[in-house]
Amino acid sequence: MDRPAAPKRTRIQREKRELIREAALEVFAQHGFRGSTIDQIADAAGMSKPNLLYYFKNKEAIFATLIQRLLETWLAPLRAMDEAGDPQTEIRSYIRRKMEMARDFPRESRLFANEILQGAPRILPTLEGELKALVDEKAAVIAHWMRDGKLKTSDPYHFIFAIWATTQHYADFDVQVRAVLGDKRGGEGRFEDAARFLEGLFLG
Amino acid sequence: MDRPAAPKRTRIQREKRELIREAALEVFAQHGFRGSTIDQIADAAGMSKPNLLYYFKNKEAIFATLIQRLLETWLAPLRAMDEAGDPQTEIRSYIRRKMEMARDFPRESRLFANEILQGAPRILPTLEGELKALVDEKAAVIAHWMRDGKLKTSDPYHFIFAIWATTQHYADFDVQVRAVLGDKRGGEGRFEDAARFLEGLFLG
DNA sequence: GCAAATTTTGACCGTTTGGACAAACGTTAA
DNA sequence: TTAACGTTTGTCCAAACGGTCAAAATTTGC
Repeated sequence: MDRPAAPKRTRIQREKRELIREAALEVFAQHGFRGSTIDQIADAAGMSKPNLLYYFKNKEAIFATLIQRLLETWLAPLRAMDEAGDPQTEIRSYIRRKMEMARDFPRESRLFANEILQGAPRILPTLEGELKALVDEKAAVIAHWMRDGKLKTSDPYHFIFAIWATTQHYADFDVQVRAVLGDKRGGEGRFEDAARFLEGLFLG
Repeated sequence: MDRPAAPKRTRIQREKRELIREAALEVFAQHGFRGSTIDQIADAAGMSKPNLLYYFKNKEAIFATLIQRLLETWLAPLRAMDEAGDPQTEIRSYIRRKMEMARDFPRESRLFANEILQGAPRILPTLEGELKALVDEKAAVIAHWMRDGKLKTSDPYHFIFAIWATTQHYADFDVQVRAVLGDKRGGEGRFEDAARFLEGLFLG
């Protein structure tokens, strides 16, 4: 598992690369990979295109670092689910954490959704490897909890999928959610409302 | 509400326009609007680019007819939910229908997801108008059922969102679902498994 | 303060893209 | 048969795109 040694970077390189990642996240999340241009990202980062290309060798490279970082963040909540903990509490925490991510990192969620929608060309191996392994492990934990009667019995895989789908919906389909809820119910409280609803749905 | 009079079309025009729509659906669903090229669509439809542009005045126009048709199909299952029917049966049928759509029309689902992800630039008015009105109406029906004790009490809006999110997940995130389930559980039966799970989740 | 290293810029290039157009081809109906 | 109409094609264009490069400007280490 020897990955290429991380190149030494100057302070400016670290700062500018981070600045570019931030800008690229904004742009990629809205337009997808092919729909985004280097110029757009450079603009959003407040620098010229050649300058940006001094820090990343091409468009792919920018996208790659985003996706890589994304996957870590994304799987963290599921990793945190603890077999030794109280099942109800663990599930509730998991839902809460995912919901907070939908609220606080909607761009990351949309970037991920975009990638999957297009067939996950860049992360399919990770999905089949790391993600599958993690889900297999946690599905076993959930199945165990269900056998012990601590959780209502159902299919643990689809149980996990349902939590993913419902929580991420509030990030990915936010426009639609707000359009349907209108001004009153669609305000800032919508994430809290949703979290409460989902706890009832999955634990009630 | 006078929309522009539908132009008279020859038989060939009707056939070719349909052929183009079919090809465009395939391409747009995979790459999104900006990520798709007219050449790709023309190729997929087996004709030259100028020929395609004889039938649709530009890329936007192709996309527009797809989106328009999509919305009809999309809302049909929810419209079909009948206040006079048995609540459990109505909800079950709704989930089944949505699940069948995820299985049989995944391209339509992905096209829709793409559009929403990008902020729904072309259909926001429809979401705020027609869709909101329909959901308001059906949410009231569901709330009524809940008050009558025919359905477990919860927030009817988030209840509908949850059904949307979970069913469409199996179309939009199909790659991920298959990657995680693997060959055995991820075969053709996955839609049936999911449907059963969701019935339990929403009605059990 | 200065030389070396790093950062930024403007000008440029080949390719792809959306779209225009006129000419050619095919079909139909008087 | 032929004129009118519908369809298809090859060619072309301007803009946008991803990316290069050498030179200028700036920062850094001594």
